[in-house]
Amino acid sequence: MLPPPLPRDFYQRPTVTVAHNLLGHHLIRQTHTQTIVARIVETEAYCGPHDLGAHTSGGKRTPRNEAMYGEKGHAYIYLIYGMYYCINAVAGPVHRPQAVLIRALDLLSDPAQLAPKTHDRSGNPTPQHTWLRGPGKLCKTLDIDKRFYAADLTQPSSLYIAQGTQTPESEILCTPRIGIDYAQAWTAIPWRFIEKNNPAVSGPPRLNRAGIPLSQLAEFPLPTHES
DNA sequence: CCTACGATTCACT
DNA sequence: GTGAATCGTAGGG
Repeated sequence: MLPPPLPRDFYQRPTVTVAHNLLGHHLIRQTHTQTIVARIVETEAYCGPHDLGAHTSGGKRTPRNEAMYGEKGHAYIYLIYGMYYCINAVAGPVHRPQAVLIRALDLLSDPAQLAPKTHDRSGNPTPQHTWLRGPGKLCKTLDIDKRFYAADLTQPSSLYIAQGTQTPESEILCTPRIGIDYAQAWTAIPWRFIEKNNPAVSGPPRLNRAGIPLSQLAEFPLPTHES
């Protein structure tokens, strides 16, 4: 018996709220032979069209980002650097093209199902906490690609998000988002959310240690207008 | 048609 | 810290 999916209205709230409230819930990937369950431990909010870091900044609408203009709770998946897929949950107020990037997972189900046969330089197997660490790696490891473009994550299926135990706010840190150095004033906004002291979280340790408590997030004013 | 580049990862200095 | 891998997509001619 698997946990129920998070309902549609979970996603129909401010995207920043959805991003940190997703921490602790479960991404579930099922194939005909196995069910993989992993806790969401790192997310980022992308709040177009104002947010210059978002693929929908400026209201840009193309075949690639079309899913973000659709119903909340569906998957927005894109290919990055020609070799990795990333998965988002579409979120936010109606008619706002926004989404939450899922950046890292902490495996709950049997590790034997996923154990990679890769080894490091010294011949040691790669540690389990790295298998789902990073947005590109988690999709690679879980075999998530464009097949799931715009898939409904609120329906039990081969890919969905289920209710877990939401991470307590006291265990959440906020940092700037990774990989958007071009986003000008939006680069510094702490819309990346991580579980404190969880080795499954990606990103430079220095950045993670510099994270601020979720309680301080409101103190960050947003960029008003592009100068 | 052609070109530039990215919400990344990993090997290497 | 630096650079390469690798290709769909967007945007311009």
